[in-house]
Amino acid sequence: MPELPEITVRAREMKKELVNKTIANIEVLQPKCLNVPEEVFIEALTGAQIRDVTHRGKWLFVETSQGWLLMGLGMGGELLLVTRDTLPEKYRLIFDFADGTCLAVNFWWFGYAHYAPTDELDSHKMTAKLGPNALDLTADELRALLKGRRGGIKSFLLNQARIAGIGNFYIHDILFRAKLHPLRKINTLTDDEIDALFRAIRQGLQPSVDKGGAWYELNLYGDRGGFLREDLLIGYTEGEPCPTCGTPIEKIKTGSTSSFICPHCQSLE
DNA sequence: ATAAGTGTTGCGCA
DNA sequence: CTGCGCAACACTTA
Repeated sequence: MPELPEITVRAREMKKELVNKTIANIEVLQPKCLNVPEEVFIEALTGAQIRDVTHRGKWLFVETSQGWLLMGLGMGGELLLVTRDTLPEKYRLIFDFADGTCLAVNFWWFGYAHYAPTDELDSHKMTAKLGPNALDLTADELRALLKGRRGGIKSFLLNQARIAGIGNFYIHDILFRAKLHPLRKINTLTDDEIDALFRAIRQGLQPSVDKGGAWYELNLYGDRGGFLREDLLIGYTEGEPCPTCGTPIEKIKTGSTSSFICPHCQSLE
């Protein structure tokens, strides 16, 4: 599930470790995660030198001397910097580097490893339509994005084309901090509530970036993140008292995803 | 042991 | 534009 904090940290680690490495060999065990035929993918990136690693939302952008490697990890993906002697049990894709290290990529449910030529990044539809990173957004930009929208606030925040990086894990605490019910209609939000939402997005994501991502995800070195269950305010704490008012936290269905809310602090009116 | 639930995304449909 | 249900099919938990 990696969401923005995990991907931010992963991009940072990859930039530190992988820049200047040369891809000597590529092994694809799950061709269906590619956007081009396996032979094309291997041909395109073999011999490439890694120049930079950045991210937008939940997507990693690996810039190489021979084009872009774009990765979306889906739910629960892992990227591990290992050697052929320390490979994890399961992986879908391996990039062997000229120095003997390798990057093992594993997807739990659904992930993508896509290729785009250097000057054709815009042609990659899945990343071209991503909105601004949730943590790069300004309060004015958020106000502008919300203007004229009619839907529920939760589906807006989860829509990567509007704001990139928020998923169905950190969103529970973000909405709680903003005191907004997930199904609250955007056109009923007051200016104060939008300001509160802006602050809540930062407060909900930044601590996890600082702590290296969520505890259930492994970083590039195989270690768990330092953002722990107790760092969550109400997410995944069904039945426990709300830290503000003591009302038991409820788990409710909101469309096709679940939400954790304090029914008192986040009333729909 | 079987089954439901899950952090994602794009798509077609109403 | 919006929400909804589905499909991709791994792994944990009840």
